Amino acid sequence: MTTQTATEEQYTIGDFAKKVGLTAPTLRYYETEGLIEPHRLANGRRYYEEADINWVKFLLHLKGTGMSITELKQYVLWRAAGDDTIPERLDLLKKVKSDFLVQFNEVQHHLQILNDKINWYEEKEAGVTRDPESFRAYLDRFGHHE
Amino acid sequence: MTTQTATEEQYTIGDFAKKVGLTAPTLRYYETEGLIEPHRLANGRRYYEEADINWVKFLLHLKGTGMSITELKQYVLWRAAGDDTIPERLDLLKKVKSDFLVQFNEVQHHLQILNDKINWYEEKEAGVTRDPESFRAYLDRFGHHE
DNA sequence: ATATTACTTAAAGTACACTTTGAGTCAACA
DNA sequence: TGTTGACTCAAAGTGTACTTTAAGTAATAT
Repeated sequence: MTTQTATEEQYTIGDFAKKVGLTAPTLRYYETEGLIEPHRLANGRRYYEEADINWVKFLLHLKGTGMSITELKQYVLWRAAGDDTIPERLDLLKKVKSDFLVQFNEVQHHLQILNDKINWYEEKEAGVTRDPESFRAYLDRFGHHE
Repeated sequence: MTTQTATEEQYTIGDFAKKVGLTAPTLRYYETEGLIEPHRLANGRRYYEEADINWVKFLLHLKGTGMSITELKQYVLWRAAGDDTIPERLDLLKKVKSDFLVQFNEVQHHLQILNDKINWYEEKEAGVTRDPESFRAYLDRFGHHE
């Protein structure tokens, strides 16, 4: 008795690329890096299944939190090695999260400065070239030196 | 009558680099890109002043919101051209902010997935190797397909 | 006085993550 | 049946943002 879902659809690399928002070359590149392992047709061509979509999307989420290709590769290797490596994987993800949160805070500060500057320009624009302030004077006023 | 603040300190490129958290080569690189313009001593060596610290830090804030060196260069060029270019600068900063906010939302979603995964591993670890789930089965359960 | 360290330049090298090229094979349609 | 488009591979190329090297000059410390 074989368990099989109704949608056992197969995608060519081109169709799959569109599905996950990557290009075919990028998928091949990820494959050489060991992140994906598509199936092959008798003629040697790759095909991808529904489950591969979730896997790639998950990879892209991890990538989006700042994991490098190298880290993703390590993660995949650990996963392939079985449940014994769960602590390692967990440590890696926690480290990624920790680094992410640091970055996240920094980036929020950067946004605040950007917003300040936008507001400053808007105020200045409203003031229509009255009181043309020198850059040095601006710096003195602006001076949020951390 | 010359206006002068008490702290008209001068920094060598090395000291200045430490002050702003960059390396001397990076400062020279930024200079070739037109982002900074230090003063020179009689012997040809660069020196930087207090105000340059604020300027570089501001640049780094903008950079931290996603602005490329090229965009920063454009910004600097517009600034040098005077108040007539304020609208252009404002547009650029608003575009940077808009792009930033899109990225910010995406990245928050990535974090959520990362958190889910960490929780999943922690639960699994608590369950001590009981019910060793296959990867496919995991994917089926995990399947937060956007 | 000499050794170390910091500076100067231009140019080449590096890391990351792809992207493009080239040469060839395979599949689908008029 | 031809020709268009998608696929195969390996290898070279690209863009961004630095980083390193090399060859030389200058300042500081012992």
